[in-house]
Amino acid sequence: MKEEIQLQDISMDSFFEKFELKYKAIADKKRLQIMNILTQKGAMCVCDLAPLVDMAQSKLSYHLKILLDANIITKETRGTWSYYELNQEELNHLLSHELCCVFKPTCC
Amino acid sequence: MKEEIQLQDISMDSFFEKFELKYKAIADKKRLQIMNILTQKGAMCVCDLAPLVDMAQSKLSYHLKILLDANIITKETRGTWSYYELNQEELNHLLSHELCCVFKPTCC
DNA sequence: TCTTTAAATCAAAAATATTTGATTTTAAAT
DNA sequence: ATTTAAAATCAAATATTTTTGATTTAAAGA
Repeated sequence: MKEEIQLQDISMDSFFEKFELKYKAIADKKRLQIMNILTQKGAMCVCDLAPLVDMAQSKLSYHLKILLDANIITKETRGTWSYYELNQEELNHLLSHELCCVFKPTCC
Repeated sequence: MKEEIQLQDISMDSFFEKFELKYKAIADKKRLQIMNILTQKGAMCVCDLAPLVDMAQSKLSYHLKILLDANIITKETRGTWSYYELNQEELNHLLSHELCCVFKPTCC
């Protein structure tokens, strides 16, 4: 743990910055909904996801980018499609066990 | 778990709303710093906290209110002083174990 | 090559959140 | 009663985030 999470003074600042980014990404109703759908359906492309979350394409792309930049989802491009998927590993590091359950198909 | 965390349709919406509020509270560098100081020092009043975080009183009150509304800290007023303290219980429900460690004096 | 479809990007508008400084409220001490 | 100190609240100014609609990029198929 210690090698990842620095506890002292100067390093704390960048530590807080990093988690600000990650929690900001999660701290949104629409993005939580996107995450929940990806939990249930696995990898999805933008065009299939858009109607499910009832969002315009550009808006959805915007929110996906925020989750991607925070490493909460991953992206794999095949042809003209981009497939987005939850990054379970990252979520386990961020969320409490009981919340990870909400974003984990096999659990609870 | 099921009685707390609803997984279906309509209920999901208010579930996401609730966690938007909580994660928004945490998703801020300054508020993470406040939380970290409260971890180390225990309960503190605003006037003692202000110089440590280098914030004007009204600004600090604003951020404390956000954390309080999200139930991440608690407040106890004694005389003219208000003492704020981390709500460890709530944090355990929100953050991963390794992150709870950062906000838990006895751990790691 | 031309057309079509998916998805990213962009700039402007709209909505939210934060900061600031002043004022108010409350309780304690003189 | 007055004064002082702590903390909350308020309104206006700033800053940041999100939405919107249009445009661009890139790949695939005709």
